[in-house]
Amino acid sequence: MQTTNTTEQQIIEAARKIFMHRGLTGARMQDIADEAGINKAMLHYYYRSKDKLFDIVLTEAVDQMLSRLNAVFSGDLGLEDKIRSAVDNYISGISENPYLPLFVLNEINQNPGRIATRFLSAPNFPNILGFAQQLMAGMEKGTLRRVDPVQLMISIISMCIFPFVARPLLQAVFTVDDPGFLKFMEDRKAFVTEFVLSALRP
Amino acid sequence: MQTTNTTEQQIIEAARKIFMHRGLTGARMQDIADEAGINKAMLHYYYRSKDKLFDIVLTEAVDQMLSRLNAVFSGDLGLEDKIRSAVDNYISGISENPYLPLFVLNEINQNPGRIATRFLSAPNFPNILGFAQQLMAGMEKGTLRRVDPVQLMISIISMCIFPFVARPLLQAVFTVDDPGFLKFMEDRKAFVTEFVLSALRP
DNA sequence: TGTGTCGTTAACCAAATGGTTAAACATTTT
DNA sequence: AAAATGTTTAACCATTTGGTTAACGACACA
Repeated sequence: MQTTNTTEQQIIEAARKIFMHRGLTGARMQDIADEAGINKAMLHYYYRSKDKLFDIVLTEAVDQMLSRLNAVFSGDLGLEDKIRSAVDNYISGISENPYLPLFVLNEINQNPGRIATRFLSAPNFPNILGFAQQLMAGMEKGTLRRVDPVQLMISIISMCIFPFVARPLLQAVFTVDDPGFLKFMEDRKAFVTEFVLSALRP
Repeated sequence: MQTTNTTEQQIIEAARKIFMHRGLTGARMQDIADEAGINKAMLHYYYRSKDKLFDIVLTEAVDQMLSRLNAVFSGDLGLEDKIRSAVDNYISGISENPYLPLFVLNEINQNPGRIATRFLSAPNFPNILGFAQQLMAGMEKGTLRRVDPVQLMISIISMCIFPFVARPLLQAVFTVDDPGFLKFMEDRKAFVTEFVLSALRP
């Protein structure tokens, strides 16, 4: 995400932008070169092939996605604060990069094999258990309704990410314009938090 | 969705399959012809261009998506039963066609303008208001916690659809295999229903 | 100053791809 | 049965696209 202007990085930035918007098959090497303001041959000089370049962008994006996901469920806060800050951070984070989720989801579905490799790099899914145990504890004590922790986690993630992924469809169905959508997502932070906490009350 | 074997329909079926899996830019006319077991020229004979053929498939898919969405919130049931059957039907429906949501979401994001046209056909989003009013009534009476109806509706949709869209990622993160995922979605029907109803208790 | 390395470009290439055509084949019409 | 109409195919075409190449220029360093 740095903005140094060495050619190498200009290329990655351009590739990120083009691939994110158009996907692997939709992106043209020439578009990336144009976006970076350089000759097409440079792309191959630095990154051999379209696939190699794409791999870099996708890996980076998956990591970003996973680390965000990870951030949601880690930390030392109590459950309530943790959920509150998780939802808040997640929605804010994606707002800054709204194409990221659909890009990752789509490309991974297109080639699920690719994800296997990605998991070897970076310490990805550690704190999930922590959150689960925190939940279990509350449920034992009786302060929380009994729910499947995985179902809950996926529900929280769903409620945060899905609206971004379905944005044009939702805006059309509920006749919302762009500013309206942003406000909607801002309001959504509080809604999801209260919704989840309320659903967890025994 | 019929299985008549006129060439015209064989083509549509093949196109549906290929476009759904690979998207507009990823799909090759030759692949569609092969899938249909006919000569490539037939595609153009019946449907002029790739774009025209794609439009048909996408329109059909969007309609399917919207009518499903619509079915969720219509009907004469009481709120609790409505939510229960909605979640149930939605998850079952998508299970039969798991690629549909990501396909629609992705292609609409790729070309949001396209959706405008789609909305002219078919009576799409009528009963949304009905559900909203049903909610408002309950909130007035005090039998339901006060929530924004749109936020709620989108949350229900999110929880039903998102897991399918993010399937490979979720299976990797939570280390779930294919049968495990199907069981997960089956269990999810009850989870989401109870989760929502629980969240709505005042 | 000359030589070698690295970065950059224009021109080029082969394969892939959407689309066309002309002729063969089948079916219906008269 | 022959003419007309509709369906199907192999061969072809123009363009696009990922990738290569050969030459040029800049900078270091001997």
